[in-house]
Amino acid sequence: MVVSKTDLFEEVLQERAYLFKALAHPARLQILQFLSQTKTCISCDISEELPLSRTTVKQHLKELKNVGLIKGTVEGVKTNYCLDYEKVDEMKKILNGFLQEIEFPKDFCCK
Amino acid sequence: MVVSKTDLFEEVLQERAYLFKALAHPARLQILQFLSQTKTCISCDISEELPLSRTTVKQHLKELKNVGLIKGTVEGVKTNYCLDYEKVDEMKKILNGFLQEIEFPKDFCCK
DNA sequence: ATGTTAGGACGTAAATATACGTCGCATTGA
DNA sequence: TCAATGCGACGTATATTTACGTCCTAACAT
Repeated sequence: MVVSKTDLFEEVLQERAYLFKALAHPARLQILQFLSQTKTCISCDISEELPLSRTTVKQHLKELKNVGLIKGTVEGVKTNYCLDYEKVDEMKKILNGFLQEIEFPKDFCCK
Repeated sequence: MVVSKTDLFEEVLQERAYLFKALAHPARLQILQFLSQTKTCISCDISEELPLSRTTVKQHLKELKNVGLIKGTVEGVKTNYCLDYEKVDEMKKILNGFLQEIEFPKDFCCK
């Protein structure tokens, strides 16, 4: 890449791209789905749900934590993961913002 | 990566991840935004709008074309790009599907 | 006290993405 | 006819992501 040029773009675009990147792997989507379905905190036996090794799953968890979509609270020997309500809400706003901007009229040109 | 494991996941997750991946770069988001704003077909002078070289922009255009979000129609010496209405609509459905699934109740556990 | 278990930190190999330059072909205008 | 212009195809260097293994430490149970 020689040098990343991502910071030459508008803030909004960067923010969205960053979010999309976090969502750009089925493992991470499944983790989010799982946490949302169980509606409880879950320790890292999530790895048993995914067709990936423990280490790899942990890496994906870390990435989700970095963007803030999930948080992990240490409870003795285990770490419980759950969705971060605030951030998930923010994500929805960002996605909806994107969806609205891409809106275009029915009588769109291109043939 | 040794070998990609993405196809070991549910189809829906794969489809979503694939879409998110396409949206995971500010350049591609700006292209979509631009095409949506101008509401016309645009030849490849899009590159003048972005802080990237012609070649790189073309690569991003190609990726967007691969997922089907835009289409390019050759018109003599130029290629006109525009949003693919159908696919954009499909994208919205996919994104909304994701947003709905990640829904969770106000009385969510985690402290 | 000691084994077990969960998770963090670190390292590594391979795949993929990003960014760019160059070359060649086809169409258009002079 | 011929130069110029636009774009596709190809190649390449570096960055990042993906996937995994190993080692170490802390807490819990026996």
